[in-house]
Amino acid sequence: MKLGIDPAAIHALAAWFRDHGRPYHFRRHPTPYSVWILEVMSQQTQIARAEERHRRWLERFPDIRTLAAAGEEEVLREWEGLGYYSRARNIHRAACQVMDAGGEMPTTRDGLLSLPGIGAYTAASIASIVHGEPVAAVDANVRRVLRRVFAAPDLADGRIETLLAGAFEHEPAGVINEALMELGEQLCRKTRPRCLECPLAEGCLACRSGRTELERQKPGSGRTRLSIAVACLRCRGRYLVEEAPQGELWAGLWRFPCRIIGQEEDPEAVVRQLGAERGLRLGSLQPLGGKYTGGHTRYSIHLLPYCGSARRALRAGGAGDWIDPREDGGRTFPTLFRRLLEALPVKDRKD
DNA sequence: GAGGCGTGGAC
DNA sequence: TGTCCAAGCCT
Repeated sequence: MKLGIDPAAIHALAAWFRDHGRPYHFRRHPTPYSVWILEVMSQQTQIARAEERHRRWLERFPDIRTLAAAGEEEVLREWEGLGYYSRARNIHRAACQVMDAGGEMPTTRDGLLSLPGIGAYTAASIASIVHGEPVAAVDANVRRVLRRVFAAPDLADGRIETLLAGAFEHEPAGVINEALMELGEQLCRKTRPRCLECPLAEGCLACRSGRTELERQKPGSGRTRLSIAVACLRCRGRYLVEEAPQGELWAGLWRFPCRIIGQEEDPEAVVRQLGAERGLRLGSLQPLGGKYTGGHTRYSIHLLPYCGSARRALRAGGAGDWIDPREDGGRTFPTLFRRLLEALPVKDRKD
């Protein structure tokens, strides 16, 4: 029970972080803007992946002004592949909000909390790392580490914040916050923690009792299997794409006409139906080669794409656009559909 | 407060 | 060719 109080453990943690912290490029020149983007990118996303994209993002949108001046479409497109797209929409909204308020980001945790997409963790992280505010950034790593140290599987975030407040008198909050996160990633992992190398092992109740498996997993977190028939319909070398409506998977992103189908349904027939509903006459359809499977938040998805030529039998009334697969017009596609788009035949044949 | 939101890495 | 889950947030 000394972590929040024992200065020696705090110093050991900080020392471990100085020696073993990874040399991520984002740690080189932390600015309010770059830390903000990094923290949002890393929400529910492994840090190594966020780091790659963070670099690219800063080249595209080097500051808040540039970001706010861009359209949401551009911002979403830069985010493509990272998932949880509301994060990108919120980043853009927040940038506009900051510019409207004079162009300076809030510097305190409470101020940061007023921005969309910035919650308890992200606000504390930015405030502590950039501005030295002594507040705890409690993420899944910090939670796991502290719960183990105190052998308290139900230790609440509020309690964790209080415990860490004591630590911030001995080492900077930004250092402790990052150190705990990295400790959780490198040593205090969910399975097979490496206690022998851990700077907190001496005072860790879980380690001392040999009971490190404190995690309780939620039941019923399995994914539902979903098969989706996809219509890749070509007309004069262009393919029909549509924006997914609210309430459907990938809402607000672009995709081919598609429909979730049951086990016994014939995907080809569904594709014909999709075409007919849009006033299209279809030629022969061919299944597109390759496997298009992937995950969604709560689904395991299998795309069944059919490719074919189409003619507009009626006047086009659909909400979709016909696009050249090589020029998507800056539209954002879910990863699975992006892969489809890239696999499409581009040759300009009769249709 | 539970459920929804994407994707790829680690076993 | 499966399961679990990341530097969470919003409604």
